[in-house]
Formats: sequence, structure tokens, C-alpha cells
Amino acid sequence: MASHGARGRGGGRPTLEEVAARAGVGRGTVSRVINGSPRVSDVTRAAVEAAVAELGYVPNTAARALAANRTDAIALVVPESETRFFAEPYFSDMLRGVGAAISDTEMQLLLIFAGSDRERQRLADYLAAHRVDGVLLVSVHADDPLPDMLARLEIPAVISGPRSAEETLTSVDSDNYGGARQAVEHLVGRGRRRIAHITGRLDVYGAQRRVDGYRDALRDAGHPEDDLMIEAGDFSEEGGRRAMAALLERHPDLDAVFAASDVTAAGARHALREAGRRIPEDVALVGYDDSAIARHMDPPLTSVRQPIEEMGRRMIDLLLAEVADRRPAASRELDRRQVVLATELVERTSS
Amino acid sequence: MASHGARGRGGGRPTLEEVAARAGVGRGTVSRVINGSPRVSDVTRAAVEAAVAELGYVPNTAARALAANRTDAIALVVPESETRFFAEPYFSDMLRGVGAAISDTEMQLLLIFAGSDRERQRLADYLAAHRVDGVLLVSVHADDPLPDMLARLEIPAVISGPRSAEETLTSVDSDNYGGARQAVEHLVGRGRRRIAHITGRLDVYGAQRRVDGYRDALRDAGHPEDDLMIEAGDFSEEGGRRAMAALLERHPDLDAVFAASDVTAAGARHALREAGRRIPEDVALVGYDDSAIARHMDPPLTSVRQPIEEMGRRMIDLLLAEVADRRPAASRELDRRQVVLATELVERTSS
DNA sequence: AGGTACCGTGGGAGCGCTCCCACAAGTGAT
DNA sequence: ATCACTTGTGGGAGCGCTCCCACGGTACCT
Repeated sequence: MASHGARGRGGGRPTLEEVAARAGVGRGTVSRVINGSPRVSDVTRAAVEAAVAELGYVPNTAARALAANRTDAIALVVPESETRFFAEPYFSDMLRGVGAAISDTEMQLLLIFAGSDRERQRLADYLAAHRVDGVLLVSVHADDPLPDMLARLEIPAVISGPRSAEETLTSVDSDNYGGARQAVEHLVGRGRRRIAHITGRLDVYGAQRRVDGYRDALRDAGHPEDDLMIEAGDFSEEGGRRAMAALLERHPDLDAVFAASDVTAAGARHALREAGRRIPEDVALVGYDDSAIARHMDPPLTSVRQPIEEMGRRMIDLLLAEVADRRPAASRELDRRQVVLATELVERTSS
Repeated sequence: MASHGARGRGGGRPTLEEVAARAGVGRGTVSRVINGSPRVSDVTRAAVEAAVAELGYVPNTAARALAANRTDAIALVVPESETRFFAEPYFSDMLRGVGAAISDTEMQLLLIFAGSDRERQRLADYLAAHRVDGVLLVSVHADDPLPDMLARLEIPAVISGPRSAEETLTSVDSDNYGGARQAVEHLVGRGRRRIAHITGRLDVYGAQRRVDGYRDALRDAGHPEDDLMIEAGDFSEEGGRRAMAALLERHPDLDAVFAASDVTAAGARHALREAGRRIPEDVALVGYDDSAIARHMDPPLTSVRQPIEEMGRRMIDLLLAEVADRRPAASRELDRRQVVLATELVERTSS
């Protein structure tokens, strides 16, 4: 006991063994109580719980992790720089949703940025050390090597926003295609005839799906193919501004714009203002995400709402299921699940 | 070896012992190499490093934490809700600074929100379990119980923004008093005579110091005490708007405003616009933080820059020193350090 | 030559848990 | 009364490291 010298200073925290002694039971029994096993009699459980309370016992996470080979932590990995993370409400909304969901569990959530090469190297080391039981991946680009790395390390992962229609990871997404259709159908319903679209980054699958939705909605409304007015953006405000300017140049007669994100719409709004167009009188504007920006814009922005909170919850549920499922490594491939949640159009005065 | 059944699946990761066998040395030697101890001969070190590389050895964090009684992780605790965190550039700038500083170390950074009661309870459990070696506290209110809890648990902590002049924790701060003086002196220098101040939350010590700086700068410039035009804000945009409106009501003749944060200044700007005042012609405006908002405001905002990056670095350095210093718990009280860093006025067109 | 240092090194003990086997006691069927 | 379970329990073994003691070897003194 004295051999480790100055360690465990100040009397230290009580251990399982001490709780067991105090409660007059064995180590195993205390462990069972702590972990909520049903195979403990009520009397014993009460005695142990009393001892735990008296001693102020808190399990040692490191010991537990070592013995049980799990960490009780999952990581939310954002393959972007901090700067972009903070600039885009999508990420913070997602973080909020995931945070809410995780707080119902015993799990801990880690936020990891992997924007720069350096950060990616750190992340790789981190994952190699198996410091988390599972990973949540947000908005990964088509050619990102991260998913493969996770597969190689056999770390369970759930992705928000599949990389393609054949996503191999379990994924959760909102109905980008349907959401885009809602937006365009809404504009058509309001009598708009010349509807443009500013896309997101097209290496993001969801952005492509929004283009598909836009295209199909217009076609179904009887618009000829060459009515399409598409300009590439990148989800940023500046990108929205530039795309809008280009669209106005090419199609001065447009009377509506569907932007692939609220931030993009904010950029478009600037360009429209500069060009002297009134919103919504001259040009109707619809965004995507229904973030705080949409509510505070002038005029308030009609936007497609994704159920971010729900998405976060589903991601956590699926990931925890995969983590728990790590026993016989049986037919797990079979039910690769792709959850798609419905969107909702929130109408405001911009359209 | 077989007794633990299905655990450690897939052949598992190599252990220290395996590396030692491969390199033909003892366990202790490998440990020394891994931890960079100088007491290893060059030949041996090379052999071990080769074995590590061949086997792809990565230390098991849990085992290390258990044996060494440390976690190699520190937490950045934000006693605010996620919402406020994302709304205030101060926090994200601070996170960026701290993140940059930590990435030079082997430490891991955890971001923990403690806005709601529930989150605070989680945090308490978390700290009680000693899951981090140290804590970084950002913008704590005067009556927050967190610092006491940390002291009780003997967890090293560094605070950004001391709670009072007698802060007992090691702290890092920018010179709020001096920064405020810079701002006011700048306005005086530009010939402004009726300078108002919108404060931050006054339960934050730094906000009080800014008031002091404002007050003293005006007094030193020969303004009588009753020239003071102070209105309380709360660092938020809405608070700035309200305070500005109140100030205009009471002092329609004011010609300059020093706001306690850029976000506050943004709110003030709105109120000024609504009241038909031009910036800077009618009213000069100066903010604090020099955040992204200041650069993008219309007109670009003159603001007091805090060296956030540097603050983050200093906080990390001090905290790691305290963590490392946890040996004889000697005369640590003696050198309680209060680092104060200089600010810099960034002049733009709003003043 | 003997003594005293100090390397560099090997490996025992221990960190605080979980897992699982063993076993006592109780329950019900035969 | 016997066997076969079930239920609750105790405690050994082991997770993969770090810490530290002990020991052989070399270098430098007397």
C-alpha cells in the first residue's frame, strides 16, 4: 500500500473494495449494483447503495475502461475547420441535437474538428488508440478517407448525410430531395414562373439531392428542361452572393430563388438588394435549414426545416445500438440502416 | 489468456509486453522509450522504435490512466448554454485559441457546457470522477460555485476573467481597464465630447473593469463626473439595442458610444440607425473583442482587440504547469498568478 | 586493487475495475 | 428423499500500463 509512494494523495477516493467492506458484501456484488444488474436482492442492493452514498463512491473510469474494454465515450467528428463550424448553423444545430440526445445516456460526447491535415493526424492517432466506442460523422465529402479508416479499426460509426445512394455506413439524413420539392412546389404554387436554384457544395450528396428535387419539381409542374436556372454555391454566404449575381446577369427575368441553405440565401438576399430587387415582390426567396438566420433575416426567410433534434437522437440511438451489438459480430452487415426523416416547409414573408 | 472469452476481438492491439518481446528488451524499457525518458541507450531506443512501428503499437490510454493516475485530458468549461456559446464570438475565439495551444501537446481538450442545471449536474459527476486532469474556466460569474467545487476536488484550474481583484484561482485576462481607456481616449482624441458607455453583464468582473476604465479615462480627460452616461447591457445584441435606445432617450446629444462588446455594438448600431443617427458622422461607435462581427459590420467597427490566441496559450501553459506540479502540494498558494495581457485598439471607420 | 558512482536495464507489484467460475441456499419436480 | 434448476453471492484472474527496486556493467576516483 505504501509502495507507490506519493500517489493517490489525500486519502484518495474510495474504491469498490472499500464500498464492499463497508456494506459487508463482496466486490462482485457492489459491481453488480453499480451496473444495475438485476441479480441482486433488494436488501443487499439497499445496503450497497447506502455504503456508496456514505463514502461518496464514484467509479474510476480508467479502471472500468481497462477491464471492460470500452470507454463510454463517443466522438462527433466534424471534417471542417472550427471557423466553418461556427459559421454554419447547421453544425451547431446538429451539435445541440446530439448533445440533447446524449444527455439521456451515460455516454460522454467529444467534439473533434478534422479540418486541417494536422487535426486529421491527431484524429487518426486518437481513433487508433480506441479512445471512443463509436463515432458520429457529420457532412462528410464524397472522397473522404475517414469512413474507411473507421471500418479498418472496426469502430462503429453513424453518418449524417450519406456520401451516396450506396452508403455503406449506417446513416441518418433528412429528405433532401423531398425538401427541395416542397420548396419549389411552394414557389410554383405562389405563381412564380422563373425559379432559380443556388446549389450547395456538389461533393455533398445531400446538395445533389436538392438539385434533383428542384429539377423534378419543376418538370412535374410542366416547366421545360431549359427553364432550369442552376448556379453552383458552396453553402457559404459569399458563395450565395456570387451565385445570385451570376444568375441575375444571365436571367434578369427570374422571379424566385431556392437556395440550398439559409446562409446561402442570406448571400443571395444581399445580391438581390444590390440589384434593386425587392423581396418578395420582385423575387421570392426560399432557404434551407430553418436556422436562426432565417428567423432574423429581413424579411424573415421561408425555409425548409430539417428535424435536427430528431436526427441527432436517431444518430445516437443507432450508434449506441451498434456499440452494444459488438458481440458476436454476426450478420451486422445485413441491416445496414438508412434513416430518412421528413422535412417541413416553414413559410415566412420572403416568398 | 482464453479465460476472458470473446473480449479483445480480432487479435486485438499489441501490448507493451509484445513490443518488448519483439525488441528483445524488458517491459520497463519500452515504457521508457514511449514516454521519452532520457535513460535509454540509443541502440535500445532504436530497436524499440522499430518494434513499435512494425507492430503498429499504440498505448492503451485506459491502462495508462489507471496506472499513472492521470487522464491526459483537460476540460474547457463554459458556464453558459450552447446557444449563448454560439452566439458570442468571444467563446468561439477562445476555443480556437485554446485549441491551437493544446494541439502542441499530448493533451486532449474536452468542451463542456454547463448552462442548465442538468448540465451542471453532469459536470459535477464528471469532475467527481476525475475524468480530467485540469479545468479551464471561461467567463465565470461572481457567485458561481464551480471554482469551490474544483478546489474541493483538488482539480487544478485556470480561469479566464477573474471573478474579482482577489481571485484565488490562477487567472489569465486581458487588460479590461486599459482596453476601455484606450477606447475612450481614442474617442476623446477624435474630439467627441458626449461619450456614453453600454456595459456588459456587471456580474462579470471584466465588465466592471471596463466601466472603471471608461470612467477614469473621462475624468482624466477633464470631464465632470455627471458627464457619465452609462447604461447596463448584457453582452447580447438585444441588450445593446435596448441600452442604446435608453441612452438616446436620456441623452439625445451624445456623440459617441463605447460598447462593452462587438455584439453589443451591433445592437447599438441598430438602435442608432432606427433613430436616424449616422455612424460615425453623428455618433462614433467603438466595440470590444475585435471579433469577426467588427470586421463585417457596416460601417466596419473600431474595436478593442484582446489577444485571444495568446490568452488561450497562456491558460494552457499555466494549467499544465499546475497539473505537473501536483507532487508535494508544497507552497503552491504562494505564487498565485494573475496574468494580464495588453489590448490593442483596432481603428476602423465607425469612429 | 578496491571502492564509489552512476548508467541502463529487467521485472514485480499494483492501479481499480469487470468477468466469470464456483458455491451455498432455496425451489420445485420426480 | 433425490435430482435438477435457479438465485444470489464471493472472490480469483486478468485488463495493460507505470513506478520503483534491484542488479550487472562501466567509468572514475583513491
